Amino acid sequence: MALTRKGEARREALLDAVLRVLARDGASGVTHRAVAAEAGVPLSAATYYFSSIDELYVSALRRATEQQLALFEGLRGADLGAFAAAVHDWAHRDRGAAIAQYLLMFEAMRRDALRADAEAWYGALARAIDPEGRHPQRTRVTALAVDGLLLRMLWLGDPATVDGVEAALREIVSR
Amino acid sequence: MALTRKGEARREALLDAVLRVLARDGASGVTHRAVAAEAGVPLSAATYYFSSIDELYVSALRRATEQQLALFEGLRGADLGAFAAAVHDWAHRDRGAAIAQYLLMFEAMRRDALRADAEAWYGALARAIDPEGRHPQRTRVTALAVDGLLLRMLWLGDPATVDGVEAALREIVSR
DNA sequence: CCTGTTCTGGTACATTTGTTCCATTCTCCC
DNA sequence: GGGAGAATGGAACAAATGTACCAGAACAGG
Repeated sequence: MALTRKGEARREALLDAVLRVLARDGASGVTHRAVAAEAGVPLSAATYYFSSIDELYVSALRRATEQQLALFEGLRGADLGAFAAAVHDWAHRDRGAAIAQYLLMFEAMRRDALRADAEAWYGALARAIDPEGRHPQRTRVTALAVDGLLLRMLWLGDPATVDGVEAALREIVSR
Repeated sequence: MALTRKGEARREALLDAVLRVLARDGASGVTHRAVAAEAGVPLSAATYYFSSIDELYVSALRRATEQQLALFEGLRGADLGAFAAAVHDWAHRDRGAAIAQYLLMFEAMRRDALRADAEAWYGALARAIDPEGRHPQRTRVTALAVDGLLLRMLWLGDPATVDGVEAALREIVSR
């Protein structure tokens, strides 16, 4: 049952492929065949490494969320410029991961197993904004606004530049 | 091609059924058969009134968003309590419509035809908060936070009570 | 080098799904 | 009330999809 080095790489390639398919074709486009083709592996590889399509899908969502969580941890106490750059890249460069992260939230509505991941994300966002937890009330509101901003960037592509993101963040925190 | 009175009712019943299926089984659960069964009509009715599954799905998303938009228009200038009650009902009672509204945003990422609907929604939210457009900057941030709050309610079910929602809204606007 | 395990890639099959078809019934309007 | 168009519901079919299977190749550990 243990995975070979090469096997592990293939597994990761499949998970990455899910994110690309997700960004290109949406959730309904995530099929065994589409993901396998995107990853450049035969169909049976997708069923070999993941017992079901659901496990493949959820594993990819989880992975994207964990990566996002790590990024937030790295932003604890960062200045606004660094925060803006990270947020910009996330919504525009790692679009697939960003979409996956929000789709995980949607799944969490109906799956208890994903609730913990969803809450962890909210917690990490709050900690990135206020590492010491000194202003819980103010942080709550700021986190909500940042969340709204992330969505707006994903859906409308606006703001599109790092400077635009920084300006929007400044507006949020300056009040 | 004109619709009978009864035919129109059946069409609406199908669109309503889509929202219920959406809330129960997620987007992937929206199939001709599932929706027809939920609406209590034969399978062929779903294909008779909608030329494709995609048209059925998108029509339902659009309808939910339009209803939401109308609700926002009715809230222009309303006090915080009324706003809180409306928001609460939307996220907890009309859950299906709320989910549909956000899924429309997701679809808008890849479909230009839905962009206008997504932007109209943002506009309506802003107008509900600041009918006269007197404080554009302040309104932008408030709208982002309210959007974040709506999502949080959908995903985590928190805040769950009207009072809780009102408190959260008060926190948002009081700064 | 040998042996048991992991991996490969191709095939096959049952199910689900979207869509079409059609004979019959119902509705609306003149 | 009669006729044209709309609606009904059941059946059928092709395509897509999830999953199981398997004979052979690659690999890891002793």
